[in-house]
Amino acid sequence: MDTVINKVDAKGRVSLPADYRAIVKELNSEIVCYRSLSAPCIEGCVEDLLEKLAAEIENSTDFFSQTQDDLTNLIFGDARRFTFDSTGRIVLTEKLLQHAEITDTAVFVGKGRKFQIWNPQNWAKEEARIRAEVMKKRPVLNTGKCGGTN
Amino acid sequence: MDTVINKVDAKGRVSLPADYRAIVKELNSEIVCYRSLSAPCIEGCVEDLLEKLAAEIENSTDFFSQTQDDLTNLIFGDARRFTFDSTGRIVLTEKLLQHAEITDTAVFVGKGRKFQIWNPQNWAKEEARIRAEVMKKRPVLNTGKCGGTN
DNA sequence: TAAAATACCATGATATACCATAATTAATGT
DNA sequence: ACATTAATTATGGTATATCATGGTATTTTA
Repeated sequence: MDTVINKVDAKGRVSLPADYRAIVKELNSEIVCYRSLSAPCIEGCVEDLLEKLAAEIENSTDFFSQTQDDLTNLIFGDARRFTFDSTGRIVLTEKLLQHAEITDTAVFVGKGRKFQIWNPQNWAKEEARIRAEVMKKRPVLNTGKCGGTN
Repeated sequence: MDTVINKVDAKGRVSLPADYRAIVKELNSEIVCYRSLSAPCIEGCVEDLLEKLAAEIENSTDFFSQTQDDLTNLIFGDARRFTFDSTGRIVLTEKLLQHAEITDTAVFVGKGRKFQIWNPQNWAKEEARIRAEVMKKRPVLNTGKCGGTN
């Protein structure tokens, strides 16, 4: 999954990248989106992944624990299923768009089993930050034979 | 899933969100509501879940404890079935509305297998509280696959 | 029989599904 | 390797269906 940039129209409609659609179709599941907890972006995944997470929460905490209550509220309260129409678009809600500061353009970033949707400028900054972070943590690579320029 | 905000009229009528109705219809079951034990809100679920809930209470608290009896009594004493009319509305009782401090607007908050109905302002505060709380406890979450920092 | 609760009807708003065109990517042949 | 064609994908616009909500009629019950 690479990063693709798509337009968002006045109604919040965006084309879900074809690659993503293919996966969703194959699993014949549905997309779920929610506000990321860690960044100003929308996060999405396939529905069953969310259910697994819920199951994990239920198993890892006491049924009546405050934490479990909080987590289920946060996750299921925020998340929503998004079905795409015959042309492959979903309509993002105002809440999600605001959280990600998206107006007319959005960047889809693959993240393994999930993906994120960013405001292009914010993503550019974030990507730069990540690059810097990686370089700092792995100075070894710069001298080695493997990841170099050649 | 999701949070939707609906109006409550003078008679206590509220539209049960369409998604919820779809589920109830599919399971051809009915909605049960009761005063939440942990927060100033109304809690609801599909009828058969309430029985499972009772079982979970028995498992998660000491079998001989008074607490368990109290919990089951509280919930079952309070719970009531709510059928929705042809337009998809239920009428909430005065008791429930007062407990949740709801007058003319209500927020439905998805909670996985259950849902909650809140006074909008109270929910806003609660959501803020939860987000803050979760951020504090973040390390625990990072082991999961969906919703972590990454 | 009066009051309350419930079921039904009608309308406006909103969101969804569909169609048509533009742009991009992939494929083909020269 | 390039140009041309074909196929897929993205986007703008419009029609349709669904949903929420105010109001009214009918049933229940006290």
